[in-house]
Amino acid sequence: MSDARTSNDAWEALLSAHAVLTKRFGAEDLWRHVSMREYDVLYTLAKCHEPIRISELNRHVLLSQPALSRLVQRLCRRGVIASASDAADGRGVRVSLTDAGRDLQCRIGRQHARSVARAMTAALSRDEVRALEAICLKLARDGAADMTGRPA
Amino acid sequence: MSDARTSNDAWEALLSAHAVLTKRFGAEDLWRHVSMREYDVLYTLAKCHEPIRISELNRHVLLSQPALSRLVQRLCRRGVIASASDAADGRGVRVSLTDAGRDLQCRIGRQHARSVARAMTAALSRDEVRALEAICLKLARDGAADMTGRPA
DNA sequence: TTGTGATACATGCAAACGCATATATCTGAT
DNA sequence: ATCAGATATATGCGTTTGCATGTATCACAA
Repeated sequence: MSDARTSNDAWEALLSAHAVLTKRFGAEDLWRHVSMREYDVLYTLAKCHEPIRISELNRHVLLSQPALSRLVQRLCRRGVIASASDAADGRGVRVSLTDAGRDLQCRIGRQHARSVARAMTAALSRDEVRALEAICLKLARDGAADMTGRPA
Repeated sequence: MSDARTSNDAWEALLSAHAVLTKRFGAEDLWRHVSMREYDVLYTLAKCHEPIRISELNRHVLLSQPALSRLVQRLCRRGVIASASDAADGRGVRVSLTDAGRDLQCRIGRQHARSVARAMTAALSRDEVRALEAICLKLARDGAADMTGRPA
């Protein structure tokens, strides 16, 4: 029964770490041309080696589908991503980085990665960092999978 | 040097876990009268045993100061929180839960806590939950403290 | 006490968000 | 071939957000 208490404390701690670090990173003078949310999309696309569906993108970005849809439109207009209707499924759209977009992602990403590494290593030991990753991956995987179960 | 890579992987995993679980919790039919962000404020206030400054609140909530200021105004109008100018500092405002607000927070909180506990214990062992909490607390503490250092 | 800068919060405004819903396409049953 | 869902994305609209800035109060030096 104290299990529930511990679980909630852990979730609260995760939220707190997320908020504190996000604020810290967001305060950096680095997001003049791309907001953090936009970068999130660019980063996700950078990890894909082929054009990706918007709905798939939406699984990685904490935005409603309409908001993501419009964010994609804006990024297209800026020329950092390209979208084309899916050949295999006329309803769908596939988006990918343009060369300019990949370039932009790399430049921002390099700086941002430095900040992230600095923050993490300043607070945690190597083992703790590894443990954090393993635990969070479990959480993410399981949290997504359970959506198919009963509706909470 | 692979330290940087590990750190970034861990941060990405944390972001992913946050996004997945936040979506999952947000999808629950529970936020009809209070949005998650509003609940975040109510929850933070519930943990305080005296009226709290808006700037202090802002340290716990991932919102800009103006956005939080207006969120507070809305919650006041709904009668779930009360605000009064700080006696000791005329610039400041102190906010606290009303009885109705505390009641609301309790009701929502009970249900939400159940969901959180279910998600955490389904994915993690007791020890992992505890490790997650400890690590995230370190991150949150250190991330906030380092703001006084050089500007990244 | 008066002025100068810092701090706490509020407000104007354009941009972005979420919800509900529209549109287009696909899938499978008849 | 047709039609009833289901799925993928887009759009209308009211609300909320962030940025820049305004207002009020504080702290402290001259």
